[in-house]
Amino acid sequence: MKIGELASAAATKVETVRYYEKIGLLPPPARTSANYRAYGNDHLARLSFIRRARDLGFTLEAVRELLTLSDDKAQSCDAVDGIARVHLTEIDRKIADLSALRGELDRIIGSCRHGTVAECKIIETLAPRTVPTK
Amino acid sequence: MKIGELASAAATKVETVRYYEKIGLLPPPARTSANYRAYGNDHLARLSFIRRARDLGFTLEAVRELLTLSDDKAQSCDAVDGIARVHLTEIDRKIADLSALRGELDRIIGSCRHGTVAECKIIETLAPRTVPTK
DNA sequence: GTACACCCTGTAGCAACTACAGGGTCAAGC
DNA sequence: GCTTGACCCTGTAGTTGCTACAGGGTGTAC
Repeated sequence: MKIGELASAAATKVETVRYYEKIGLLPPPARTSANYRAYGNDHLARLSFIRRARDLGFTLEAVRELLTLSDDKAQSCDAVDGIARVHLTEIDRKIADLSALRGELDRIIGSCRHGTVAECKIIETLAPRTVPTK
Repeated sequence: MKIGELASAAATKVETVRYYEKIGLLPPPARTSANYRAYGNDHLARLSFIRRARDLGFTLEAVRELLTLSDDKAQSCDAVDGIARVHLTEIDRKIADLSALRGELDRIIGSCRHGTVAECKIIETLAPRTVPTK
């Protein structure tokens, strides 16, 4: 499999595949006589794994850990569970932050009276106490 | 006001202030004889505006627009309202995405039987169909 | 034989900072 | 009067996760 085929099979871009190889997430494949990368099904599996984990929002560092863990089949999967749980609490925090933000932004927008900028409540809210200088 | 005072007054870091100046968000202040930046209250107001908008998740580009708009006091504030509304829908989309993700991750974690990695449902879910190669 | 799609390496760019390195300045304390 | 330490300066490189060139080589179809 050439890099373009691998990339499209895993719904990634060619550059991304090369990038994963560069940072050591994907092992360097064999090369053809023309120096083209030649991939096998194991590469496709690993790349798919990476993409799926990335889609779930895991960082590349977390993916690296998951890959290392998944290579040791005899080990307990509690470490895997741990990484996933940490990630879940991070997502929860992000959702909470965004929801708070959303509430505030909604309130600000609701206060807009569509007058001039001078009396704009949005601008006012952003600059709580403008000192008359300048 | 020296840069350190300005920064702490606006709850930013010194480097961030210099960065904002470099990208043209904050006007270059006067300098002392020792070449130290000397800020006034107008700078503090502007920096506070930037920080508050950033805290609300506006991009620096959006902040730049808001600042330009806020400088023209006679103009209608509909443009300001528009920027805020676009930002609100972006936040809504992010919240929706994260919630979907959260649900899936929660489901995956729930399937963990705490056995070995070989039978780990989390790893399995990440690598849907591993072809036996390698 | 030539057009075109694909491959190669290496580097620079994106957002929004952050963190140095390698200096200069200034006030206080001994 | 001199040293210590906190602050300031510029400029550059690092962070994350890619993406987009530039400037080449290869392979195949017409």
